[in-house]
Amino acid sequence: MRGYGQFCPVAKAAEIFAERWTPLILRELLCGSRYFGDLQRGVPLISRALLAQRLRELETAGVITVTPKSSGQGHEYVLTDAGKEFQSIIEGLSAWGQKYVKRFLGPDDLDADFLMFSIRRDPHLAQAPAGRIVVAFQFRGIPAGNRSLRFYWLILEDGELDICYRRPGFEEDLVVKADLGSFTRAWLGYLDYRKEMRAGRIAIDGPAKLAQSFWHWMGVVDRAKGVWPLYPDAAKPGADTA
Amino acid sequence: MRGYGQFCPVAKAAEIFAERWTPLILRELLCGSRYFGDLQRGVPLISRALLAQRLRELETAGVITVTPKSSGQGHEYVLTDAGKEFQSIIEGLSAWGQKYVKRFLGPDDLDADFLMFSIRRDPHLAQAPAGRIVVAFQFRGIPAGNRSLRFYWLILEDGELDICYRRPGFEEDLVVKADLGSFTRAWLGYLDYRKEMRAGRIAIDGPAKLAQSFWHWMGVVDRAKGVWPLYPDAAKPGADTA
DNA sequence: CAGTATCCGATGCGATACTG
DNA sequence: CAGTATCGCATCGGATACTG
Repeated sequence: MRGYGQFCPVAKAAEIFAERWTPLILRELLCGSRYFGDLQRGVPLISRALLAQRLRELETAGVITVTPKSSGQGHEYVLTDAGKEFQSIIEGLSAWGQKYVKRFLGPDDLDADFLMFSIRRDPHLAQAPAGRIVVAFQFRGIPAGNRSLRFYWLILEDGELDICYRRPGFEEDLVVKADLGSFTRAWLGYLDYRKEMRAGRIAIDGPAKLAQSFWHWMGVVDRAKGVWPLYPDAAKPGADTA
Repeated sequence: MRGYGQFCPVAKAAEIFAERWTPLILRELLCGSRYFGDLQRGVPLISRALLAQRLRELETAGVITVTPKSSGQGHEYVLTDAGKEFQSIIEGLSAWGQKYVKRFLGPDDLDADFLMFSIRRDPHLAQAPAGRIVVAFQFRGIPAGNRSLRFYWLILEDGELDICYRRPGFEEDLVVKADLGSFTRAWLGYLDYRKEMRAGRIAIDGPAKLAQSFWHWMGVVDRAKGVWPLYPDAAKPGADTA
C-alpha cells in the first residue's frame, strides 16, 4: 500500500511530502536549485534513478513543473505555487532540527563536500569584506575517509563565489585547519567556536582582523543565536564549482 | 542506510518526522490521544507492530515520553516539548493538504469509521444547540465494502459525545443519508454541501431549523471558508466509542 | 551531462500467532 | 487490552550499465 488510506489533509499532504528524500529535494528546490545536477549535488547520497523518480512524483503531485532546458538536453525543475508553499514547512523542520538534533549528529552525518556546498550558498557570505578573499580549508578527522585530509578553497570576489578543490592562482588570505566534526558543529552554531579554537580543534591563520570577522560573515554568530534565515530564493543555479 | 547522511537540520528533522506513518501518529498525539488503542483508532491501517516500533523511535528521538499507565498495563504516550513543537508543522501540512489535495482524494481514502472518528473530535460540535441531539448517519457508496451501507449514531448531550454503531435508546433528531464520498468531501469543505443535497447525494431529514444549523456545528461552513482550527489539545482520551 | 533500464539484495512492513 | 515475536513477501532503492 502506498498511501495512508485517509482523507485527512495531513495524511494526503504527508503522502507527498513525507516520502524518503522528498524533504531534502524540496529544500534544494527552495534554495534555488533547478537542474538535475544541482539537485544531486545538494542531496549527494540519493541515487540518480531515485531522484528522477521523486521528481516525476512531485510533478504528478503538482509540486513542480518540468520543462525541457532551452540549452540542449536536460530539464528545468521549478516549484509551482503549491510547491513554494512547502517553504514554511521546510523552515519549520529546519528550526526544529536546529533546536533538537544536536545530540543526534553522528559521524555519518559529516561530509566535507556538503559542508562546503552549504557554506557556499549561505547568504551571510555577502557580508564579507569587499574585494577578493581566498579562504583555504583543511579538514582532518574525516570519518570513513578514503583520505584523512580534505582541502578546499573558498573564493569570494565582489559577490562572486566559488569553491575549488585545488589551490587556485590567488594568494590565500585565511587558512582554516580544523577537525571536520568540530568545524561542522561550530558552523551550525551547535558548538562555541571560541572554545573549539582554544582546544586546538579549529585554527585560523591570517590577518587578525579578517580572522575575527570570519565567524560573522560565515553566519556562525547568527546561527549560534538561533537565527537561521531561510535560504533566499535568489540562489544562483549552475555556477560551476569545479 | 537509514538516515540521510547530512548534518543539515532539515535532514536530521526529516529523519525523525518524515518516516512513514509518523506524521499521522504525531497528528493523533497532538489531538490528545495518549494510549495505544486511541492511536490505533486514529491510524487504523498501521499494524500494531509498526505502531509500537514508531512509538519507540519517537521516544528515542525525544519526541514523546512513555510511562506505564497507573491503571494496570499499557503505557501513556505523551509529547515532550520537542514533540509539541511539531504542531506548527502538522498544521502546515494540514493547511497545504486542505488547499491542494482535493483532486487526489480517491476511493481508497474514504473510510466511514474514520470519518465518524474525525467528526467526533471536531471542536465545532461544541457549538451544537444545547440539550440532547441524536444524529443518525447512513452512508452508501462504501468503496470495497463488505457491506454497501453503513450506519452510525452521533449522540451529543451537553458536551458529552458518543458514536454508536447500533440504534441507541433515544429518538433520532436528524437522519443523514448520503453517499460516503460526497459527504466526506462536503464535510472537508471540498464540495458545496448545498449542491450535493440538490443533486440528491446528501439528504437530511428532521426539523428544518436543526437541519439548517447542522452544517455549521459540523464545522463544514468554517472549513469551506478555509478555516481549519487545529484540533485542541483538550481532546479527551479513552471515552469509549462502542 | 541528464537521465533510463535492468538487476538484485536489503528491509520495511503486513499477517498471524503468542503473552501477560 | 496492550503489546511482542516470527515469518514472508513485496518493494524500495543502490549499483551498474546503457543512451542521446
